[in-house]
Amino acid sequence: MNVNFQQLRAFAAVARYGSFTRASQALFTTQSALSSRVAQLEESVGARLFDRTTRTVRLTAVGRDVRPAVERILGEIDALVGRTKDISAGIAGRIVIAALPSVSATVLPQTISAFVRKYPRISIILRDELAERIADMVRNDEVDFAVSSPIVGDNQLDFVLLATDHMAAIFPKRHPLRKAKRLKLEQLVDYPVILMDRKSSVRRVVDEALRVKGRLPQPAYEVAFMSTAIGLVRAGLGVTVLPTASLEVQSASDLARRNFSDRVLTRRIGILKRQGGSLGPAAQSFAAFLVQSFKAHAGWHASDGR
Amino acid sequence: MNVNFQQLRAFAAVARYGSFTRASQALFTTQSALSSRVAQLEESVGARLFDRTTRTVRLTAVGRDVRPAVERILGEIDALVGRTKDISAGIAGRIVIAALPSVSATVLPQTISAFVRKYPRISIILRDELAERIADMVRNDEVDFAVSSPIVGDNQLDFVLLATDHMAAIFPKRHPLRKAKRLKLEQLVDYPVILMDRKSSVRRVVDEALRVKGRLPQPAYEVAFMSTAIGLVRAGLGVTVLPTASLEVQSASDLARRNFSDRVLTRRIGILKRQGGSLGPAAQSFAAFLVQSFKAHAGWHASDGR
DNA sequence: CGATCTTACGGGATTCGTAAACATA
DNA sequence: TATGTTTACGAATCCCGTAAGATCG
Repeated sequence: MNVNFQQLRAFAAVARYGSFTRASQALFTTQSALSSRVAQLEESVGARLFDRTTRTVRLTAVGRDVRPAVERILGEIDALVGRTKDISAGIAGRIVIAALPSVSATVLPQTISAFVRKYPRISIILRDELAERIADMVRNDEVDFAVSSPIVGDNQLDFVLLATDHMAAIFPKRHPLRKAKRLKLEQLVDYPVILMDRKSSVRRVVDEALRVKGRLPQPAYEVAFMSTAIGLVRAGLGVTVLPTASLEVQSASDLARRNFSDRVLTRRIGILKRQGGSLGPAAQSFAAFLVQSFKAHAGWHASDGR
Repeated sequence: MNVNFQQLRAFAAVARYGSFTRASQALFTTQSALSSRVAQLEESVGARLFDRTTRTVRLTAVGRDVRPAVERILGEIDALVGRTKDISAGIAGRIVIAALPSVSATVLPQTISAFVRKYPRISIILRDELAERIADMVRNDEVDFAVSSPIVGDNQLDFVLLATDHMAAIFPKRHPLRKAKRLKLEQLVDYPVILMDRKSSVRRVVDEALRVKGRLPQPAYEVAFMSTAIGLVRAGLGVTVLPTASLEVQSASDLARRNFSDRVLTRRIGILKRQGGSLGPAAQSFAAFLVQSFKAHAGWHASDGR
């Protein structure tokens, strides 16, 4: 036979009250029910748990040994259903999200900080990765959702736009390009170009724009971190294309920056999740926070939903 | 509604196999049974635990959050019944015993050491106390049993004789008493007498003997530890009466010792337990060990059973 | 003899399993 | 269309509660 909760509760109550009758009152049941529940439990574990006469009920040695474990299990069950209800209510839980480095460094820290202040029993794990890996993580359910760019042509994934981020050419202040007010991408081909890693969202946007234009120059350098690209520019080794909202660009005041006239050269940032995979309550709350954060955050061009 | 184990097992199995059908095979039940068990559990906790289409079953965020707790509870249940069976079989458990200081210092250490070598999963807690407090502990079920002297006239307690221990007079080697081969208790009255605390078993034996003789001298000193009594004797402050099996007496080779001719002056040592309180399997094994130990131990006059 | 646990037994609720309905890749 | 989940429903089971029986103080 199979031990069940009622049996454990019966055992715990009888042990606590030292009497079947009193325990049955506390449990709002009859004492005969308790009698058989305890008997069943004793049968299951193959040992007598109480020494009982008509007048007195006391734990056997085995019963005494087992009691702490039983009490702990009952406590954990209560904690479990309590916690589950809290999770459903969105006041407890654990969220795992992935985000692009540029987002992880700008909006997210403040969002997380405000969020955990409001929901101290929700823990958040942030994984900053490049766009390609992020897509994998979302597909494999390694994260609840991601903050990233949309993956074109992948209808396994849902995307909700939160903000757009314009690309800009970054070059030394004395560079010939400084004369233009606004640039076209083609104008860069005459100079050595520093581009981001092919796995990055920035590179995807640039490659897409180049494909449209039909011109596909080899980059002079290909780097993983924006700070590296900026370092190379500073050293006079070329021109790079980076999103203006990134912390790296914002803080590179010693370099010149020109926006592009092309509309293609904007990176779309939003919530990326598996299609059909419903967000948990905690994740939903966090997503709502994110929307507000993008609106409040200078440097990002917020977009409301759609 | 009340959550039960079947539901938790169903949840865990479906989560592990990612399929109701495969889980039902593993659990030797039908998949419709699992379906309703999971549905009930979801009802109980008020949250959907799986996102399921006909083709795929995967945990929701809530389900993912609760899974570890559920797995842990199931593990603990298994551990509980496993452990309980071990306890019934006498290969695991916890024994609490009380013993007189003289026993705690002589036979018990070796007994315990041999016992835990044979039963490493049984833990033993030894409490050394004086006879009076020991009786209380046994009565109040604070210990599984005790190794002590019998309490006369208390039929709440069961006593099984293990050994007898003869009392001896202890005095400096140059003391007048050295001339006698064997003593009678009366011979001590002429000297200052050092007796043990009234709560001790030694004192009870002496008092009982004195009561029979009808002579009740005031002790010159009354001490709690045998080593103190021996110290006082060494200092020439009087004569004392101690059990010969005690470590203190054995090692006091600089003092003289004379046995008494009175049979009353023997202390009976044995297992003391609540009447009706059955010993657990572990405690029974230990008691069996004790019997052997007393036989093997030099200094104690073993007795087999009753 | 009274308080309290156990046992017996009938009725009610729960749960199971078969089979049909339903949904998705 | 095929696989896999849900739903429906009759049947078996389990469990509770009443009441009688047993036992200890």
